[in-house]
Amino acid sequence: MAYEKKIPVDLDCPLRLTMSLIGSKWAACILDELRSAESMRPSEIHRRLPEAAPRVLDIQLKQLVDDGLVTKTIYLELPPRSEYVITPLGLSLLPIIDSMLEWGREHFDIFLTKYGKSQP
Amino acid sequence: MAYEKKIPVDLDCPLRLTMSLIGSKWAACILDELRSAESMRPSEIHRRLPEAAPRVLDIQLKQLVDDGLVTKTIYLELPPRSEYVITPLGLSLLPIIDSMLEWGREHFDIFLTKYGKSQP
DNA sequence: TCAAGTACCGAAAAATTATTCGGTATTATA
DNA sequence: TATAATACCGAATAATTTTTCGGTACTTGA
Repeated sequence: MAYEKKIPVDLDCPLRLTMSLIGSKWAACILDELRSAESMRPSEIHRRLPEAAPRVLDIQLKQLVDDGLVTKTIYLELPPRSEYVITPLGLSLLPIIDSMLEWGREHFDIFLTKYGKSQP
Repeated sequence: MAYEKKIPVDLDCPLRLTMSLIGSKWAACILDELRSAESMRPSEIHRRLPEAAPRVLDIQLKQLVDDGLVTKTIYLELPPRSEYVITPLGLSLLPIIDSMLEWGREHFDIFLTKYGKSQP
């Protein structure tokens, strides 16, 4: 019960409703990755997003499934296998994610000079 | 120092860069409100977003100014007066905010049945 | 004089999110 | 017989965000 959304989605404002679905640190990134294949196994998602703690990806994936943006299929095999696929509802968010990607790429330099660290 | 961004913006990924600017609870809402007038006084912003704690709006506004999405003009008058105006950079985010608004309105009903409380 | 409005700010608490760590269980490979 | 890979999960901790509370300071209107 520790990792369930306290306020599942914000129904008071359409903007915050959308935000509460894709506004977490990795949700939009996961959706962005999922589109690059028919389906994706969790280990692959972990590989593609190495900066995220594996645990948080598990939690976010569960959230995405709960919200209906992604489906999960568990194959009763050994070794275990499961696959995630983006749903039509999740697909309908991709234009938003695309525009955020584009905006970020376009304005990257502003924030690099503004906030970029001098010595890495 | 308590209310400064620890990780100011996320420069590793364009998606999370954009997110770190408009992904907080009220930032996108403030930008959305600011466009409905030439300029806006803080008291008006507070009136328009009564669900937000006044303090958090102050903090978010400061953040938006720091990030260059909004300008603040202080008039040395009594009683004090200041005004916020959205910058061209902030304006360039409005298409994203619009698409999130539209998505939220369009899919509101799904989440109302899914997560809406039975008795208010 | 008292109350309300204007625009802030700091400190602390509460709430939420993210991360780390360790653990389960099975198979395949060295 | 180890070791790694697969896919998870719980608990505790850390980090961050949001909220609450109280305070400053001045003016206007009742």
